Amino acid sequence: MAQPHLPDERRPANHGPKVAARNRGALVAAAREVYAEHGLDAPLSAIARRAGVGQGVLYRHFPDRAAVANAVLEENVRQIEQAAAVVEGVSFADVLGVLTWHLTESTAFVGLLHAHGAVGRPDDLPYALALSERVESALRKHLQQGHRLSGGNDLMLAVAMVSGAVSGPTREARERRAASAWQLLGVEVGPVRPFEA
Amino acid sequence: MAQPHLPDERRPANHGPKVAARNRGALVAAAREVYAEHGLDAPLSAIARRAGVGQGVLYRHFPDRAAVANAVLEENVRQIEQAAAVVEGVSFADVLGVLTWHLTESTAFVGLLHAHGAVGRPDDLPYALALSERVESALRKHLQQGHRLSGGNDLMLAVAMVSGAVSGPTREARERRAASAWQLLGVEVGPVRPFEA
Amino acid sequence: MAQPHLPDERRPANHGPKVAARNRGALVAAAREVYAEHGLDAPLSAIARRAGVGQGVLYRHFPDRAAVANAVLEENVRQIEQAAAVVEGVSFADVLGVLTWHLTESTAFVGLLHAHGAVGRPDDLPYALALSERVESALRKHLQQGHRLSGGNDLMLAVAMVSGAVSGPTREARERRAASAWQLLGVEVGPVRPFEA
Amino acid sequence: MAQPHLPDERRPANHGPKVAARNRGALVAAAREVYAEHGLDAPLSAIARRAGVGQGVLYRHFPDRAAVANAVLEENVRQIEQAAAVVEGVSFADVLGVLTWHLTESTAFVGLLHAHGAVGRPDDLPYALALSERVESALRKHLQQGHRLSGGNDLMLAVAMVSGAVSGPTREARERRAASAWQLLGVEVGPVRPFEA
DNA sequence: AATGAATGAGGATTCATTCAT
DNA sequence: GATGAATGAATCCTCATTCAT
Repeated sequence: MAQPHLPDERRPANHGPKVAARNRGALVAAAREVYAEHGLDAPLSAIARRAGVGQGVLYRHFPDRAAVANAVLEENVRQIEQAAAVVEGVSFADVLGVLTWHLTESTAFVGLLHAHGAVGRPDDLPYALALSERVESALRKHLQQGHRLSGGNDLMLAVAMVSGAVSGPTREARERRAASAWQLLGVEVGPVRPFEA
Repeated sequence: MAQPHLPDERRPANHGPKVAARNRGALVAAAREVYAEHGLDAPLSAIARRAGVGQGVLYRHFPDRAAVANAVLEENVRQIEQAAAVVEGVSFADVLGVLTWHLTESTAFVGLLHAHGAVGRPDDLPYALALSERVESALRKHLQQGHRLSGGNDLMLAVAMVSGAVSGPTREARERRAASAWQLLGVEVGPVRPFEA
Repeated sequence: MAQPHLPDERRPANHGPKVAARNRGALVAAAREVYAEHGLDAPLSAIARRAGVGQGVLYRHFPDRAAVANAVLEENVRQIEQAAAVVEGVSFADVLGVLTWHLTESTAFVGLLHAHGAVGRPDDLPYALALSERVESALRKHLQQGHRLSGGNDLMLAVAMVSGAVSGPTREARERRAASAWQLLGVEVGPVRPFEA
Repeated sequence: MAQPHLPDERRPANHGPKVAARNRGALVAAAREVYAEHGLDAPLSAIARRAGVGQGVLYRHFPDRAAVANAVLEENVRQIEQAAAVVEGVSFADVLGVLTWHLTESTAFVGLLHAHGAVGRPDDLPYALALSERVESALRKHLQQGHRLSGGNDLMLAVAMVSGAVSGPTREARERRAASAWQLLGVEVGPVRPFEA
């Protein structure tokens, strides 16, 4: 059983429920950084520490380690959906650019695209698969008939292929690799950058 | 005289150097299986157990966990090199077929191709990079001038791309994905199978 | 993943497999003491510490906390069985005396007798039930026809009742309580002491 | 004016002192249920949740976990006292029936009777001891001279013994065990049921 | 007077690695 | 050369308790 804490000593301030939302955000941001530096297997305690909160807060917001990763990916996917949601003057290439940006920015995101049938840990697959489908759906909104990737499973296959090519010590290096990969596939990509409203 | 020390207590037999080599092989084979089932983070004890040896034997042959993984990959690479070493009647597509077989067979092998600049764990990179270069070198032996992948870094870029596409619950499923990926790249592949002398 | 330890510092001596049996014994003895002092919910780390071994040793010998408790109880039960196994000059009252000694000595043992259908944690019940039946079986060996407890479930019911009465700060106090309880039941008990061959 | 502070943000209503008493009752009732389901070590948060109040409310009413358990037992004891307070037509056996009902109903109550000198956690003993004495006092009101349990400590010894026998998966099973125990002691018991004014 | 977020110690458990035998 | 027990740090996770709101 957990023992009492600092029975009558100074305890770090409790800033009340108001900060709850801020904390969640800080955790997701911290997770993103920690994942980038140490991979998806990084200790959860490192994420909590980087977010400046106690371990318990992490567990309050996320029931397990998969939930943390999912929250990070969720944010990425949402940006892609938002980019695709813009009606005026947005092309398939533009959405692909946003996708590619996330591919180069977030190492964890790369793993997502393997969701179609990853080997080894089928535990959190369902959720990853759902995210993968949201990405596909967003991309298809702007995919023209007759486009090189319009057939069958070619679209997400190509995305997975590019994700496989994305590696390198810096984001810029990874962006160059991604660009080369798209080029080798003969697919045009718009500017590689995050979605900004 | 010259009797064993503890005539009445069973001591694990020491079969001398003969067995040492056999043990190493068993460890690598066990590691391959365990990696396939539980991923690269599987406990070393599981590998030793599956190989039917004590933990100490594992450490006698491999200084650390990276060395075990490397030994597994080394075997894969060697097969590709052997396939490429055959002079008579072997085409680039054939070597690619052997490479693809390893891609679909050994999940761990997929990770290798990211060695060009993997993010996260730069620890064992040097060795992985060396293996990657051996693969490239083997492939280039049969790469014709003017081939679709003959330019710049296109060869290993393509391999990385296909490796990114390789996922799925069964080897057959992974093989289909790999085939689709090569096709999308417009690259012809020979029969996907291990090298047999 | 567990991190390396004392990479090249002094490590406490590893005395080899020979001590394994000794360690197991030390753990059971330590558990007995710790249970007596802090109850069955005592931290396993306290048991390991008292036994003078690392946490890992405890887990090597016992897969979970129930296994530790079972090992302790097992020893008690065995003594009762041994007392009952003596053929010459051993009466029911004598075996009951040994049982009562364990009841007063080992708090945890008291809990065992509730195994018939304890409330709350039915997890480890099967094993506790088996032990309980071994106790009953041992007692019945010397139970005469027509004895006050020879009917139906009276035997183990009486044992459970006495176990309910056994409480007190010292073993002597508990022994007095047990004696009073047997007397109130009108059952004669032999000398309350452990079984000695 | 005099509107709630945050007209557009839902704040948990503060219904004043009226609810305070209701909350305390809800907490005790919740604790009783939770104890029955998960044992005395159940997390306090589970009790607060089941009571439909925040954790803070629990701590407003009870300084620590022992206080919660005591409040539950207190209610049991009070019912026995009330049963004993009835002058007309109530026999010792009747009061014993009420006591037995609580024994079979509330697992936690069983533990109380060990209060005479429980081993292990002498922390909250004083209070439990006081409760135990109130039970004894209530029973003695109707205990006739010459009754089988009228001597020395026999009364509470017998109660403890029966409490030791009370175990079983359902209340009915426990009631049967209790009845057998009283019978083995040769003590007559009235109807086993809660006290109803 | 109530809420429920936050804290962070403590306990459980796992493994990489060493080493006596 | 092999065995496998031992070590113990590190990580996971749970909860008692406090306190801003």
